[in-house]
Amino acid sequence: MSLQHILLGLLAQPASGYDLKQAFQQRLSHYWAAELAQIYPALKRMQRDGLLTSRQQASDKGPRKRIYRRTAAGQRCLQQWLQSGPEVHSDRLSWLAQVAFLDTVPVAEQLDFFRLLQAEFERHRAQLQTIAADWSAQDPDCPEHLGGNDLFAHMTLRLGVTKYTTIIDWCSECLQRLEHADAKQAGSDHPTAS
Amino acid sequence: MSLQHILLGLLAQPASGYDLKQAFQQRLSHYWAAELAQIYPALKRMQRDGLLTSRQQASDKGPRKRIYRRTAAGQRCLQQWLQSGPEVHSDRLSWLAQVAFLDTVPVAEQLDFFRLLQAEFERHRAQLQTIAADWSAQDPDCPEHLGGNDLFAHMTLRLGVTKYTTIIDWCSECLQRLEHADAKQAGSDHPTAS
DNA sequence: CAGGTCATGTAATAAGTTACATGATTAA
DNA sequence: TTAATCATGTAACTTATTACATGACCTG
Repeated sequence: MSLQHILLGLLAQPASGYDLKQAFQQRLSHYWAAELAQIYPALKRMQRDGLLTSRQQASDKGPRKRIYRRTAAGQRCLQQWLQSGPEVHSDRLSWLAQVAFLDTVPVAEQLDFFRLLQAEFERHRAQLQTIAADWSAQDPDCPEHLGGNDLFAHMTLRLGVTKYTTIIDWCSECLQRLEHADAKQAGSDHPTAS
Repeated sequence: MSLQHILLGLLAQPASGYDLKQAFQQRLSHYWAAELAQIYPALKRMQRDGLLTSRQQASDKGPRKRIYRRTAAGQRCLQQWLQSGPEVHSDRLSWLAQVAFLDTVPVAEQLDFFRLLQAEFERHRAQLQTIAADWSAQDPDCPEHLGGNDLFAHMTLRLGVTKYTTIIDWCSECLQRLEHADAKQAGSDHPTAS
C-alpha cells in the first residue's frame, strides 16, 4: 500500500487532506494519482495507527482545516519504505495492450490510433517542460547545485520528459512502419500500370 | 475495465482460462498482469454478457479444460475498444514516488536505491532482449516484412527495450549527480590539507 | 505413492473510482 | 445572490491480490 507511504512523504510539511490532494496534482501527477475520497479515509486510518496526529485550524480562506503531521512512528515508517529498496510492480498500460491487438482493425484506424497516442504524450511532455521552464527561469543555473528535495524533484521531472520523448519517438517509428507496410500492400494489390 | 478487452484480444484463438494466464505471462507481462483468480470470474461474466461462448474439452495433459471463444458481440466489443482511441490512465510508479522522497534518507542509501533500481530494470530489459533474440534467430530479416499481429507484437517489444534503456540511463545519470553532490558536500566538510 | 504441473474455482481482503452529501467563504 | 473555490466526508461499486480448496493426470 504505497498511498500511505506517499502521504507520509508529502507530510514533510504539515498539511490537510485537501492540501495533499493538490500536492499530488502538482508534484506527482505524472506517476501517481489519488482522489480525496481515498485520501481522507487513509489519513484517518493512519492517525488511528499512530503514524499521524491532527488538529483543527482556521484557514486563511474557507472553513477550518484538519492539519495532519507525522509522528516519530510515521517518520520511521517512511524511512523503512525507502530503505526496503525500490518497489517495482508491473505496469498496467492499457494503451500498450491496445497496440498488441491493433491488427484486428483497418490500417486507417491503426494510423489514427498512433497519431492520437503521440498527441496525448506530446501534451504530457509539454506540461512537464512548462514546469521545467518555470523552474530554470526562477533559478538560472538550475540543474547544477540543486540540493535536498529539489534534486530528487528534478530527477523525477527529467525522467518524465525523457520517457515521454521515448514514447513519442516510438510512435513516429510505428507510423512509419505502418505507412511502409501499407504502401507495399497497396503495391501488390494494385500494381502500377507498367 | 481493460481486462475484459484484453481477454477478448487474446481470444483470437479459442483458449481456456489457464491458457490465457500463460498468454499474459508470455505476451503482456511487461505491461499487464492478471491472476487466475481474476481471469476465471471475468470469463464467466463475459459469457453471461454474451461476449463469449464456452465448451468443455479434454486436454492432452491433465483434466478437461473449458475452452472459450469470442462471439460476434465479443468481436464488436474489442473493435470498439480499439476504435475509441488510446486509453491513457496515469501510471502508478511507486518507485518513482520513492525517488521523490529520497532526500529523507542518508546518501549511502540513496546510492543503494538507484543501484538496485538499475539492476532491476536491467533484468527486465534482458528478458525482453532474450525474446527479441529468439525472434530474430527464427526469422533472420525480422524487423522488416513483419505482417499481421507480429508487427504489433514487435512494436510493443521494441518500446519495452527502449523504455527500460531510458530508465537505466537515467539511473546512471542520477548516480553521477549524487556522487558529484556528495563529493562537493564532503569537500566543504573536510577541506583538503592544502 | 509422492511431487509437479494442469486445471478450475471461491472467499476474504485491499485498493481505487464515482457519485453523493454537506457546508463555509469569497469574489463577481 | 450566485457561482467558484475551499473543505471534509460517506456509500456504493469496481478492480485486483492473496489465500484457500479441490481434484485430475503424469513422472520418477
